Amino acid sequence: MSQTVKALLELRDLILSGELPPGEKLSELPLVEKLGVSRTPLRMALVKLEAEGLVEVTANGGYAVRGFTETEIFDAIELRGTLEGMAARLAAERRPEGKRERLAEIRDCVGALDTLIRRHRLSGDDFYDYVRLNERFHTELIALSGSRVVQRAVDQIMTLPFASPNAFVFVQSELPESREILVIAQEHHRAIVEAVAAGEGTRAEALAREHSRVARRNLEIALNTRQGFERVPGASLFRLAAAV
Amino acid sequence: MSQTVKALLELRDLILSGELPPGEKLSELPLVEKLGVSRTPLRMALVKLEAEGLVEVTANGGYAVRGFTETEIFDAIELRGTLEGMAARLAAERRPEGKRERLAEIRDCVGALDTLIRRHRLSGDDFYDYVRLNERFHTELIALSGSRVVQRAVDQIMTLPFASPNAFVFVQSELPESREILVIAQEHHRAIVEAVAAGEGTRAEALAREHSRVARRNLEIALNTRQGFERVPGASLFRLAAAV
DNA sequence: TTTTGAATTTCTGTATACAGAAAATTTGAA
DNA sequence: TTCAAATTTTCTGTATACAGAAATTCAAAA
Repeated sequence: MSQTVKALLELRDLILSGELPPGEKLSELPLVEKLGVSRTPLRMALVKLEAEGLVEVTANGGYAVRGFTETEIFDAIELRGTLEGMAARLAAERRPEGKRERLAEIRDCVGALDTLIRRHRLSGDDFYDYVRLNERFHTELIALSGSRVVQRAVDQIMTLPFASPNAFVFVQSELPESREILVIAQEHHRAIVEAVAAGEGTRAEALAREHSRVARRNLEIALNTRQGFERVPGASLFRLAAAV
Repeated sequence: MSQTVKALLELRDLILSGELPPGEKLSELPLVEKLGVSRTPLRMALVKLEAEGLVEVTANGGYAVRGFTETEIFDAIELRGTLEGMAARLAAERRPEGKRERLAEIRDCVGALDTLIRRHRLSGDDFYDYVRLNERFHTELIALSGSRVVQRAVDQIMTLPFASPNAFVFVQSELPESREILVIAQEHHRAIVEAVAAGEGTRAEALAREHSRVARRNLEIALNTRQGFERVPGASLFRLAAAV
C-alpha cells in the first residue's frame, strides 16, 4: 500500500471517528508526525479528501475538517435518492449488455434479504448480513443502469458516510418499529426490481426515491436520542443548531 | 497564481483543446517541461483532474486522458438535467433565506433573455450575451435551491464541458431552426421560474429536466455534421463508435 | 528469424530542503 | 496596562534528489 493511500485511509478514519472534529485546522507537520508519512503523500491525501468533501480549504491556505448542518445531511440523503432514482429509471428504460444476468443477480439479492427478514428475531450476525445484502442491492441497482456517469456521481455522494443506505441500520435495529421498517424497505427493494424488469421507468424512479426516505426517517429518529445519535457513522461531523 | 493552479489550468486546456487526445498517457517529465512547473504541483493538478473526471489512473500507476462514449455524453447531460430538476424542486418546496431576492434576480435574468430573443437577427455580440445570461440563469437556479450539496454535485458534472448548458449554443446558432430552439428554451426558463415561485415542485422539476433535452437535441444534430461536431467544446474527448 | 534473458533506461512515489508568506510573540513606548 | 511595531517562529508551496519498480532495449542463443 502506498503512503498516499495510507495517509488517505488514516486521515479519513481520524475525521469520521471524530478525533479530528469539524473546523479543526489540519496543519501538515503535526499530521506528518501522527501518521508517519512525509508531507508529499499527506498533501496528496488532503487534495483527495477535499474532492470527497470531507475537508475544505480555508481562507489563507491550508485545510480544515468540514462540518455538516442538519439540512446538508438531509440533502445528501435526498441526493442519493435522486441519483438512485435516475439509475433505476435508466435501468428500466434501457437494454444494456448483460441486463438479464444483472437482473438475476439482484433478484437473488432480494431473495436472500427476504429469507433473512422472515426470521422473527434477528441476531447480530443477521444484522451484519443484512448490511452486506443491502449494500449489494444498492450497488447492483447502480450497475443495472449501465451508466458510468451515474456511477461516479453516486460514488461521490457516498463518500459521506451518513449518505450511505446502511448509515442508520444499526440505529434502526434498536427501535421498537425496527421490524416494520425492514419490511417496508424490503417491499421497496422488491418493487424496484419488478419495475426495472417491466421497463416501468417512472415507477422505478419514484420507488428508489421514496426508498431513500427510510434513511431520512431513521436519521430523524436518531437525532432525537443521544445513544442513537452516537451510533450514526460520521456523527461527529454534524453541526446541529439545537444541542444534542 | 500558484504553480498548482497554473498546471491545472494549462493541463485542462491541453486536454479540452485536443492537444492531449483521449488515451494519451500523461508522463510527468514531458509535462514538466511543457508546462514549466516542477513535478510536485503537476502531480497535484493531476489528482484534481482525476477528481474532475477528465483524467483516469492507468493500470500500472500514471494517468491518461479520459475519453467519453456517446452514451456517456448523453448521460452527463441527463445527469445535469436531473440535478437541475432536483434544484428546481427544492427551490419550489423550500423557503430559504433570501428567496424573494433570488427570485427577483432570476426574473431579471429571464427578462433580459426575453429582450434579447425578441430581436429578429442575433449578432455575434448578441450570442455572447445570450451565453452569459443563459449561464447566469442556470447558476441562479442552483442558488435558489439553497443546497450546498446539490451545488457541489452540479459543479462536479459541469467540469465536463459538454455537460454545460451552453455547450451547444454555438452549434445551434447556425441551424435553420435556431430561433425556434431559442424560443423553446426560453419558454422553459420562464415556466421554471413561474413554477418555483408558485411552489410547484413537480412541475419545476419536470421542466428543468426537459430543458436539458434541448442540449441533447443540439448534440445529436452536431454529431451529424462535421463542422458542428468540431464546434462542440471538448469534442476531442469523444470516442464515437461511428467515425465522424 | 525468433525468443529469452540481462542490462539499461525511464518513470513514479516519497522524502526533504528551501523560500516566501502568514501568524505569533516579544519588545518598546505611551 | 495597552497598543503598536518589530522580530521570531511557523506554515505552506515548490523544487529536487533518491529509491524502487516497470518498461524498454540490447544481445546472445536456438
